[in-house]
Amino acid sequence: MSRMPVAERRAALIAAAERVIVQSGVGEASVRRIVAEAGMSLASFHYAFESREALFEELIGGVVAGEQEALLAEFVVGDGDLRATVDAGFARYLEHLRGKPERELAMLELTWYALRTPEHADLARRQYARYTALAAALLERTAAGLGVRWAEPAEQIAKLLVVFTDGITVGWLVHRDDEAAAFAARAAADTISRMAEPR
Amino acid sequence: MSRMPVAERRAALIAAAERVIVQSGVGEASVRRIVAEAGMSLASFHYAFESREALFEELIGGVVAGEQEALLAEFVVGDGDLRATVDAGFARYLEHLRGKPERELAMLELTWYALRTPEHADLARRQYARYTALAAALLERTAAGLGVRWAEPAEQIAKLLVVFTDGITVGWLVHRDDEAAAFAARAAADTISRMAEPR
DNA sequence: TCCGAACTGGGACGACCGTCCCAGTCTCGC
DNA sequence: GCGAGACTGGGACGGTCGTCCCAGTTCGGA
Repeated sequence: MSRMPVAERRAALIAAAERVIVQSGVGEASVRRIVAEAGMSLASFHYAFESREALFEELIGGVVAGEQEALLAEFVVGDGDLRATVDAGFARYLEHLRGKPERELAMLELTWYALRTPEHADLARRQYARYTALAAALLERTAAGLGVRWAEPAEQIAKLLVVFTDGITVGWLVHRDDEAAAFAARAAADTISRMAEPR
Repeated sequence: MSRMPVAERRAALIAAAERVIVQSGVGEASVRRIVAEAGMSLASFHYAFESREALFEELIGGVVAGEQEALLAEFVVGDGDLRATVDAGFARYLEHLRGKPERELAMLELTWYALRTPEHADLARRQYARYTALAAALLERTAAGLGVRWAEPAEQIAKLLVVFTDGITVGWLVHRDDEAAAFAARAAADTISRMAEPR
């Protein structure tokens, strides 16, 4: 492996680790497996990171940010009514999920991993705080675009949105049943859109 | 360790494995750790089970059955209206979750473990089919007790119930926010109870 | 009572793990 | 051009892993 500044190497290792986790799971993401994926030597790893844990810590934070960006770019406020807009949002997420199921599988796996490690438990919390913030931003944008306002605190509805999304994700990952997922998504959209009132 | 017929030993090992997984996660459930928990010697394990995988296969099926029974026993059809009954059902589940959070985390972890192992993927599906059947039974019983009927196929609503429950579980496990979980539970109960019509 | 089968504990195997060390190589500023 | 420091590759450490073997012990049926 040619020379490479530390920052770049760290990024490359994190990306490699992410690929390994998405493909084969957290349990398979050993240091050796990660450096093999990155095409580096074993020693390079501990030159860039103090420990395996240190990489995981950065990984969890960073990976969510990427996820966030990808999802945020896809969503647009439609021109129909609120119900149809939220419905379309869920449909778009389902499409994303169907396209990269291993990725969402890995995201949840990382959550379990973080929850199991006491010193990383707040990493999971931060991970979800990001999701919630993303959801809140989407809700705000949607409400503003359609001239309505939320009857409940936006943060609470945002958390609800995340909860619904998680449930739908878990369900689909297990059953791979598009129809059931769409049904759940419609029900969730119905519930959420009912929480707005005209401004 | 004294003598013990194979069947009994298998059961003891599965129980020990379950305790280890609940306490420390699937990743920590090595053969050595399990036999230590069971108070046996290492060789006894491979006398009772062909491999570690073989134990996990039995474990996943059995553990869900226990979970099922525990939850089923708790639920009762109240004498209020449907909305209140479903709400109370969720509240009861939340109580159960608050009481044994590691257990529900372990359930999700086991599902993910099964999903990651191609030859066990249908174990996860069967696990969730049981959940769905349990949910369907609860819904039927509730509807019968309150003199209403479901406007959608019971199976579909049952799946929705599982989806909501999963989402709420994940959310609470991450945030440990009782209020947010209760809010989500109320929203879910609202959605589901809206799917019934008088008979 | 004794014999064969069921069952036990201890130890060993090769493989993989995370981490570390160190001699060498390259690159940059002077 | 050269020295110092950034960076590399290979190999080694102690530890845990799943699995297996085997010499013993214990028990039920003859």
